[in-house]
Amino acid sequence: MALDMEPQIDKPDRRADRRARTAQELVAAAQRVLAAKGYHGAKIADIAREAGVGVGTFYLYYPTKEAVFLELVEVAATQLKSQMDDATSQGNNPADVSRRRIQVFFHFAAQHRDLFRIVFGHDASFHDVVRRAQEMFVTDIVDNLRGGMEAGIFRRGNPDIWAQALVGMCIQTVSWWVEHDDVAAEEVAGQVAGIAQNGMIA
Amino acid sequence: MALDMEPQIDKPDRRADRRARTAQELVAAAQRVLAAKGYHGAKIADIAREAGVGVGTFYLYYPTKEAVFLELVEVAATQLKSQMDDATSQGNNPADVSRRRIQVFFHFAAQHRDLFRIVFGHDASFHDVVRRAQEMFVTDIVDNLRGGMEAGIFRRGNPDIWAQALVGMCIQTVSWWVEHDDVAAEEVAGQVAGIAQNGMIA
Amino acid sequence: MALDMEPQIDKPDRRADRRARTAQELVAAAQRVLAAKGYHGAKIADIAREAGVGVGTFYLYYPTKEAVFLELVEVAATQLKSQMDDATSQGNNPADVSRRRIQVFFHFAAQHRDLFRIVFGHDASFHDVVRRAQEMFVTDIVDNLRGGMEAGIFRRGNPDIWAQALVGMCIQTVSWWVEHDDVAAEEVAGQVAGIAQNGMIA
Amino acid sequence: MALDMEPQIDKPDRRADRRARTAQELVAAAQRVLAAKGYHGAKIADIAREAGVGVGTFYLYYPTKEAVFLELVEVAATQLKSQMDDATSQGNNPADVSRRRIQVFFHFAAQHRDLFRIVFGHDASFHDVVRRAQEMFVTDIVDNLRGGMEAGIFRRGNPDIWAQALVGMCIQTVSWWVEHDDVAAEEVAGQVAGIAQNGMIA
DNA sequence: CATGAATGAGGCTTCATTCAT
DNA sequence: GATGAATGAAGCCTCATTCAT
Repeated sequence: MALDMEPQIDKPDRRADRRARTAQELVAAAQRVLAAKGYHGAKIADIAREAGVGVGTFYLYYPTKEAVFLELVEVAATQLKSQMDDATSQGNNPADVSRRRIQVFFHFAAQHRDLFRIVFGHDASFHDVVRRAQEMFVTDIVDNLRGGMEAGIFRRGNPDIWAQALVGMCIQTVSWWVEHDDVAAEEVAGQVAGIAQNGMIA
Repeated sequence: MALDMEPQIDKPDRRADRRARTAQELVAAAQRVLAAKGYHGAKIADIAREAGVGVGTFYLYYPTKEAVFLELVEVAATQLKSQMDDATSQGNNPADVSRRRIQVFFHFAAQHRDLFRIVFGHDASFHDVVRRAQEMFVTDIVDNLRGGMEAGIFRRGNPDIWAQALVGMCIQTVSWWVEHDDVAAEEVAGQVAGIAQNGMIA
Repeated sequence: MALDMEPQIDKPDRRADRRARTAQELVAAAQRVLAAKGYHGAKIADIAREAGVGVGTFYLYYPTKEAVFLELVEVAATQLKSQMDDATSQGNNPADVSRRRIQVFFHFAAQHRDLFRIVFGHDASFHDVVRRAQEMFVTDIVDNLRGGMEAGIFRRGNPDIWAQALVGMCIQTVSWWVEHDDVAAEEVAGQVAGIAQNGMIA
Repeated sequence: MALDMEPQIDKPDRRADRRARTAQELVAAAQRVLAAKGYHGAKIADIAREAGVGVGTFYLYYPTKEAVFLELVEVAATQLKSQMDDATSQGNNPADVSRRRIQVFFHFAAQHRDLFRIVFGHDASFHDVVRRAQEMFVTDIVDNLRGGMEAGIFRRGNPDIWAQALVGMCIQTVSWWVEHDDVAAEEVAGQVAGIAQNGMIA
């Protein structure tokens, strides 16, 4: 009986395993290739080769090149957002929140370099989805800024502009850091948080 | 007789004129098209049509598509650099210089939207030249930061990171402003300069 | 013990059963899918899915996509031919035979829509085999026409052309009827037989 | 002056000539290739090669493969319709009209074999446009039939079915004739018209 | 000089067929 | 036997670049 069941239960499992492995190899490959060559420079054939599969196989997992790209952006944005939301809820006051969020941002970047290269790197933000993802963060920042200004913790100013400035600082420094292995992410986070803090505080 | 000589004297001139005019129309067209569609979205045929000339004509003035792009980046970078150098030389101290430079940056962006979009816009920095142009500005900033830190005007910090942060703030806010006509460039410049100033000052 | 023997005696049977059932399901599925989408529109994956089996299984029963198609054409042609031969043998004279054959043709079409669509439908006759199957019927008609002409029952004429005309009438009207459920097959058959009869009779 | 105008007037003319010639070669090539291989068998590369141009050139004249096909069908249908309308207006009574139309049909077929192969040949009617073109003729036939029946010239019957029968006769005999060089189109037309006439007449 | 028709390499995508499990 | 994941040849289409006029 047990022997009889094996082929009926294990087979699907093994297949599922294989599928999962290939899927995994494809995302990973796509991540590496997209990070290295950018959206336009990355060819489906490159990704397939990097994943060690045939071109056709790519299309078993993604309908188009755009689809992988979007998925990666989505994944990155969602994970980052969730971690940053955690940071937000753990902070005691707007200034604290701001600092934590910057730290989380860089921490995440350190752990997901390729993802960051894709979302914030060169040849990335040409796509709507990326811009929309970035806007998501802006909204949260604006909220925090408003709170801080009303509480008198931050100087008065135009929160929309400030938020853009903060996002710009982070994106730019991150995309610089991503190409410079010799600096610790924490160092960059600290420096950026420092400027932000001092720049905003009342 | 005098009339007969005209074509022999004037023709070269007229030709030179026409050449110059066509050249002018091509850069202008390239500027508009590249700004609007980005490098990958801009087709040579688009540029030629926009300039009111044939495709072949384009190649009389530029050897490749990349060439126009590079020239425009060069032009933009040179002009901006020159204006910012003026600002630098007119400033009295690093803090003052920093503020002026930010203002010049926004002024330039306001005056040359298309050029700015090409160099700092989405789908821009995928190219080495653009990045190198951006680095040029970073270098100048780093110099200024070092001076300010040594003079005790700025807090101590990593000038490379700070420079990236400043550049990021400016690019992002300008990119945002470019799409929001309802805010004055000066207002944005002021807000950004404010954060920068406070963020860096000792 | 007897129970132990069962699997050794029955298994082959059961396997044969299962094989037969799968085979049956595949032809049926192929028939439906090919009829619905035509040869080019029908994908092997479609047929397998419709049959409730894996793609690989398809290839256990047919060496190629063409093979199923050919088999179905063959099946259809054979069945139809056999029915029409019956009609032929039951007729008393060429005119009678002609009428009966037309009725059989419509009857068959009504009973085997999918098969009919495959052999006579749009996107069908692109294949040699289909054409050859169609020619088979033409040959029989030609024979009948010749007989009728010689017997003075039909007017004199070119039997090859007449046969094509008859076949064309039938195929076209059946194809039309297949999409118009509101008319009885017998009605159509009668009308067509009427024109044919009057058109050929001496 | 005249010399000055030459380059400005003749050049465009020469270009237009060239364009027209290439266009002509492309339609002709498409016609031949589509007629010979059918829609699915015809590859863009085949057509381009047959026309003696590069693949890209094809796309200067047609956006897709479907487009040439449609144009050819359209052209064929329009011309044929116009000629058949002429025949209709010249006929004295429904029976006469019917005969003339059949003759025009075959005459046209004789002059445009490839066009007919494309529209009425194997692997053709899979496309909506072809079917719609065929329906256009059916409508005209139905009108004529109704007239003839009411005038007592034709037997009473279902005009829709009769029309399909007539169309089927013509299409089938034509697509048979198209592959048989040894029979004169007039001969086929005569035979078909004969059956039709006798088949319908009161 | 100017032109725009022509080119073809290169990228994306599909799907019949194979094959390891 | 059955399965479905994997394959890659083949076809469509784009567009930077060339070149005859």
